[in-house]
Order: sequence, then structure tokens, then C-alpha cells
Amino acid sequence: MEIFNIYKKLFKRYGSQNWWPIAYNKSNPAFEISVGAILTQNTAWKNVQKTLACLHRNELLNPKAIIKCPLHILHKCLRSSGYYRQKSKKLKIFCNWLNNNYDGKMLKFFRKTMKAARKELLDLWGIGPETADSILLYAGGKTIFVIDVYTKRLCEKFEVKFKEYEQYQKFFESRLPKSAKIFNEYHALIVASGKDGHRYI
DNA sequence: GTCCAGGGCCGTT
DNA sequence: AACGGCCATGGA
Repeated sequence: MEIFNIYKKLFKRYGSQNWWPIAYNKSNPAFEISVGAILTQNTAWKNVQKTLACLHRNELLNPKAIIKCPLHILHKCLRSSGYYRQKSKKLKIFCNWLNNNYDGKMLKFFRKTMKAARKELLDLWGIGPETADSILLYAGGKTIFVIDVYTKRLCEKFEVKFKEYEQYQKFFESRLPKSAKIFNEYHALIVASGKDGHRYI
């Protein structure tokens, strides 16, 4: 089945997913999205929501506050997201980078070309390809396709298998309209479908 | 009790 | 380049 047809099929079944879900900073969501993208690494979103709520409660959903926050306080909020020591460190590194280079503003960062922006994110400790691309697509509106474990399982169903992340990415991007909106919706639909074990594909 | 969640880093081969 | 171990909580 064609990749774009799978998208249409999933859309008909699951409808618009409205990603990325924003709970708090709706007027300036890019930072919250980036934090969520780091927190949800190999972790159920439900557990991340508790952390976001705690961060918001403690007025920690901004770069400067996280930079200043003592580690043991950050640990408390992050515990429910798992890997809380690593992820606390990741948030600190991300916030320091953002504050030092872009005045704490994601919008300044997103002025860069996508390739330069992607490389810069990947050079940060704690941000790999999926997290970088989630930030670029969902926080920055860049036209880049996010690959995750559900995407690879979907590919397996059609006996499509690669070694590298970027190969999966090219596979999808080359078979779809070059549209951030479609990339956005498709990845979210793949996650929705993956949670059902891709049973309707 | 086991397995998995909207991964990524690091050391060894 | 490839592979395994590690990180850690919470729900099914």
C-alpha cells in the first residue's frame, strides 16, 4: 500500500490528532513542546503530563527557572517521567543552551535553516534524532518527518526495514507532499495507530 | 511477576 | 558500524 494512502486511511479512522498537545503555555507553546519532547523519550505521555503539571505549578515552565532550579527540586517533578536524573540534566543543558544562544526564545532559534537547526539540536547532550525532529516539526513548524518506534513497526508490516533513522525519514518524506501539516498529522496518526498495535492498517 | 512507554548515551567489539 | 547495557517510573 502506498505511504500516502496509509495516511488517508489512518486519518479516516482516527481523525485529526491535534498534536502537539499543549496544556499550559498556549500563547507561546514552543518551549513547552520542547520540554515535553525530551520528557517523553521512551516514556508514556501520561507520565509526562504529571511532570508538566508539576513544572507549571512551580512556575518552572521557562528556561531561566529551570536553570536556577536546584536539582533535587527538579528531580521531584520529573520522577513520574522516568529516567528522572538523566532528564533533569537534559533539561538543564537544553535551557542553558537556549538561554545563552537565543535569549531563551525558541523563535530566535527557528530562524536558522532547518539543517543547521537540526545539527545544533543533535549536538546537545540528550537530544537524539527523534527528539530533535519533534522539536523542529511540532515546535518550529519545520517540514521534517519524525520517526519513532511505532513508525518502524508500521514499516515492518510492509517488510520495509532500514538500519538508520534518516533512511526511514527519507522513505516517508520522498513519498509524501512536502507539507509540515501532513508530516505533523501523519506522525501523530502513526502513534495513535501504534497504540492499537496497528491493527487497522 | 513481566512487559512496554511518542529514546539516547556510552563502552566494547 | 554494530551491539548491549544502562537509565527509571507507572500502568496494563
